[in-house]
Amino acid sequence: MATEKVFHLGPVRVRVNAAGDDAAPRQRLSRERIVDVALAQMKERGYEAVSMRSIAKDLGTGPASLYAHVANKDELDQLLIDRVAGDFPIPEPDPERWDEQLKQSLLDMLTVYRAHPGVARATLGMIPTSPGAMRNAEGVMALCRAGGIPDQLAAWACDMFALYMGAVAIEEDVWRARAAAAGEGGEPLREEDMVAAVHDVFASLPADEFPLLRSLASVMTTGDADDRVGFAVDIMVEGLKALARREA
Amino acid sequence: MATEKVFHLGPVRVRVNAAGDDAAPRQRLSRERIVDVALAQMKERGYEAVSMRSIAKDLGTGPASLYAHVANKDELDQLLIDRVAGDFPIPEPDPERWDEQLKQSLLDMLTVYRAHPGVARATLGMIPTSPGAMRNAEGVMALCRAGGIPDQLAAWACDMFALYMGAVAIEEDVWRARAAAAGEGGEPLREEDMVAAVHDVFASLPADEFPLLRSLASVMTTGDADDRVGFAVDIMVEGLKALARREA
DNA sequence: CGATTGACACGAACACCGTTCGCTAGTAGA
DNA sequence: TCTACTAGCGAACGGTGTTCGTGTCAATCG
Repeated sequence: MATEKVFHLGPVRVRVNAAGDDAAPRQRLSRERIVDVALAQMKERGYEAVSMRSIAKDLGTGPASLYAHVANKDELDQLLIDRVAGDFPIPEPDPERWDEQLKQSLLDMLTVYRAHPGVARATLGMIPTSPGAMRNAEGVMALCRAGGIPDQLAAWACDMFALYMGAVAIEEDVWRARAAAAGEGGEPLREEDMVAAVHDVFASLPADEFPLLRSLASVMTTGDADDRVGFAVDIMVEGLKALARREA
Repeated sequence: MATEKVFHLGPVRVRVNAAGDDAAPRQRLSRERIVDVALAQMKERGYEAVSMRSIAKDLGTGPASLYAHVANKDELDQLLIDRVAGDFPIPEPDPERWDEQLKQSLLDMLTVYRAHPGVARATLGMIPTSPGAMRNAEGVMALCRAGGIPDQLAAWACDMFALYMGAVAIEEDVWRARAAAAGEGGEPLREEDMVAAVHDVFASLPADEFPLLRSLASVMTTGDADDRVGFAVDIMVEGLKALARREA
């Protein structure tokens, strides 16, 4: 981008070097830079707060400029997922402890999503065909094979795992955004306040209609996100093993 | 809403009954009607295509009128979920077959979501505190108790089930919307075409990096949505039983 | 060297979104 | 009758993703 101004004096065109303002050379746009900025913004403000305009603003340009590098917002979503999925760790399968490795692998997925708040939201309805996601799937299939899980079960489990872990991450992201929004204008909402509020909902249910939920209000609200995810991961892996035994 | 026109003649105000056009009494707005229209539009065009404006248009008014009945779009989402969750069937627990009942209950959830395309999307980040969802949770807890599942495990399983089944429904909704959008301007995209395309992705992966996925391309793409959901439901219930046995 | 072409950059504008504000009309209660 | 409240709703606000048309620059060709 030249920093020149063009003046028309009748049939004469005059170029004047307008070096007075913003003389520093403007850094060229690229997909990399767009993805960098999008990820940084999502980390800070969540998925919904990131728009083509907000990204362009941080890059010192207008939203239309982004379209020279990404076809549309969907493609940007895909690029974000690709970037993040590249961070999923892939363990070397050990047949003696493949199931523990698998559990850890699923938890690691969530850890990576947590390190990139907002990005999980972009996985909705997206076939995980990015290199990183494919590498992860290959790793899960390898772990299952090391554990003697039939291929078809392993394939379907791959699907389930990706969907569930993505859903957990999405839900956490949405909750974080809601807590931040609710806290605006005052103290940010704390997790224990939200848990207490949910507990009150359960405890206030009519006993004739909801005898279990009402009497189990504390049980329903016991356990943090890690407890629940750890439990769900246990269920999925133990369930997979049970189904494999059933088929053998 | 009176069908009158007011004319100002200097200091004089004249009311004229404008019965000539649209003389039929206008039906009063209500939450019920707003929810009805929103559900109908979502069924036809998907979640993203339904806005306050589109709903208002079908009701023969402007978007601002809706705010006399619903606080905002979030509240409308909540009302939609409430409406749909009311349809979840609640079985009478039979200790001899509680697990089959539980599986069927989960599948029934998906069936209800499928009858209301788009609505699952509104469950994202929503505490399922609507009467319908609470009734469903009570039903799940009752089934688990009939099966001797420890309360804490049952409570966490409730969470997991709701999240996973909602995620499946959302993903199906998103896919349906994508297929419809991709088919615009020509033949709608058929499922087998999409499966073939995904198969090609797997089959085209580099063999050195993705030996399993590449050789198992057919396995990865075998099975329709019901196969995969049935499998996942099996995993979750069998996994829950395995964890309960482990704790006993 | 000048002309042409392709890629990048980007302002203006389009069509849409959720929501608020201010005003009018109708109804119920004092 | 007057007052207060509720419902209805147009205009406008501040935002979204995207397209169109124009200008600039660099590379290539004649």
